Amino acid sequence: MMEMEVAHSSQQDMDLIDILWNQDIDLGARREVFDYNHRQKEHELQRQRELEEEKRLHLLREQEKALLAQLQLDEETGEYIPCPPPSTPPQAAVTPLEVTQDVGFTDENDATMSFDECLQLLAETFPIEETENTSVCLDTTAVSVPSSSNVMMSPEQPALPSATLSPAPLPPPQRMSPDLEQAWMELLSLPELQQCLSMHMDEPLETLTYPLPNSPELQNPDFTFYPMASLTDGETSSLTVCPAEFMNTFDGSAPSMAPADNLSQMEAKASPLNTNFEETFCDSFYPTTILEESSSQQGLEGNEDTTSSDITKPPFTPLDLYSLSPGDAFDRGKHSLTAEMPDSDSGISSNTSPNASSPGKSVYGDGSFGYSDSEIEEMDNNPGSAESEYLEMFCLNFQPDDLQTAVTGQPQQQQDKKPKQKNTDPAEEGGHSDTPFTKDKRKKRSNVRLSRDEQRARGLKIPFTVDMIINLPVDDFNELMSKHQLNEAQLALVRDIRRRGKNKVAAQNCRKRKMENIVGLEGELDSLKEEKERLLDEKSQNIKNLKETKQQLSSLYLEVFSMLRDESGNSFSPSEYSLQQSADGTIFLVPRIKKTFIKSKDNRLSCL
DNA sequence: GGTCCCTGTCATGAG
DNA sequence: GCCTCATGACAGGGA
Repeated sequence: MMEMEVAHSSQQDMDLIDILWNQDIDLGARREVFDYNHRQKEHELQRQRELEEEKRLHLLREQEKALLAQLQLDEETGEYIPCPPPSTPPQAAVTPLEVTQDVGFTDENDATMSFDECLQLLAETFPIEETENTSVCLDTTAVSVPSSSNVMMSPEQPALPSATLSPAPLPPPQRMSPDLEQAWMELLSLPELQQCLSMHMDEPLETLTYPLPNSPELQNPDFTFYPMASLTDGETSSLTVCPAEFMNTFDGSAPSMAPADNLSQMEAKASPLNTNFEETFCDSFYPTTILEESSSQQGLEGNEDTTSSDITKPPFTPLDLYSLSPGDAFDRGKHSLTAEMPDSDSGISSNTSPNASSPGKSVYGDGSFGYSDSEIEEMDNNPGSAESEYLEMFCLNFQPDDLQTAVTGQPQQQQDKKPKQKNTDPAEEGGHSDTPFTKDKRKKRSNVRLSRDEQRARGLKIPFTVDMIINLPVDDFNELMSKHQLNEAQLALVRDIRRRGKNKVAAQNCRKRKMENIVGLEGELDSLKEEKERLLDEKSQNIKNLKETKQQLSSLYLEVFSMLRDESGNSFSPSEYSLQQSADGTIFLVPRIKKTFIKSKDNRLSCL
């Protein structure tokens, strides 16, 4: 009946679509999309494809079972050896102790069981009274990962100590029937579950290892029966490792928050598993401190039911991510932050008003948090002074970063990470890590300077980072200033920070250029010296060549002159005659007497 | 303690 | 007139 109605309405829709189609009205999609029959055909085709795929996977599974049935676990080495023909192992022993499903395990059980069915199976397998103290959960710490490879750990993410990774108390050993085991396999292969788990793990589920019910591990009282539970040390090459992204969740990475939502959705579905699921997940995903914080907050609120799902939902809103920044950390753990802050003892006056102690040139003369450098230096020598006051203003400074995000367009967690990075590698802060002539200690010092500006900005509750203040273009900076109602002290400080920051960079560039000029001039000087040497050598060579040419010319002259003869065949005396060349190239033999005569005549005339 | 070097900051001029 | 940049000068701090 309903189908007929649907078909009828679909026919009407198709008529309407045809009308619109004929009128050349853009429907936003192809016409076939609106065709019910077309969609039905596609659906049938898809189902057919799914069935074929399921058959194929089933066949593969059967083949794998047959293969595994021919193998037997060597309990000493943990390897699988061909099963001896005479003794057929029992059904439970057919399945290996630890099967690494490397081939096609992920996709082969797609349509075997629904997610709800698997959850129901879980509920039936592990009643609520048992699971309350059992880590029957999707604890990521129970996901076995090869210990030799930190597949899930990025290089920059050091593995946490194993103590921090310890999962919930292990359950007592239990046996699992082969059917249950098979159901577990199917459950693990569910796309929903895989998506939930693989969202934080690069390691796919198909590499997960899980023991079987009758395995020696299960004889171990410390061994958990749960297939995904972590194995004991040395039992296999697996290591209980919490995914790095989970372990670093508290770093403020927003994407890593996603599983919390997924988990919440899963909790709604898998109510029998909620308790341990949540606890273990929480223990794994969130640091103990955060959980303690969460629980303590609940305690403050009078909510004693710490086993409820509230614990598993740490308030990781973007705003709360920010609360994990050092500013909030100051608020929480003051004792440890004094050592962490590179310049934590500066910019703080214990009991005195800033103005009272510094009548100098502080531009922050509103009496709130104006500190000149000299004041800071004085206060540097007074560690521990007014720490609480500073801590208060420090934590007050942290405001929702939507403002920064709106201006910079950067994700909030990136902004949030900056204060953390300052603790770990302050040299990278400020964007001048590649400044010229920098050494480690110089960097340290420059960062101390930078941190002072940051502290001043925080002291005046300026809702931008120093980096933003310095590096924003003029228009963006002015827009930022106009968006926020800052008082005079704040404006003065912001402009001072910007001026100092830009001037600092300018000075660095200037010095860099100066050094480059010096180096360039030195190189130019060297090249000029080389040029001078080369020219001197060339000059001496030219003089030498000229001398040789003159000698050759004189010898040639004498040779030519000796060949000349007069009418009687006598040679001319070189002392009486000389050869001269006219402009047209004609050679004349000129008597020297005449020349000397003319010369002597000129001398007489000059004497007269 | 003096000296050198590096760096930040200020003042000033130019564009 | 304001802003940015370049640069000389000065001071602080470390080696």
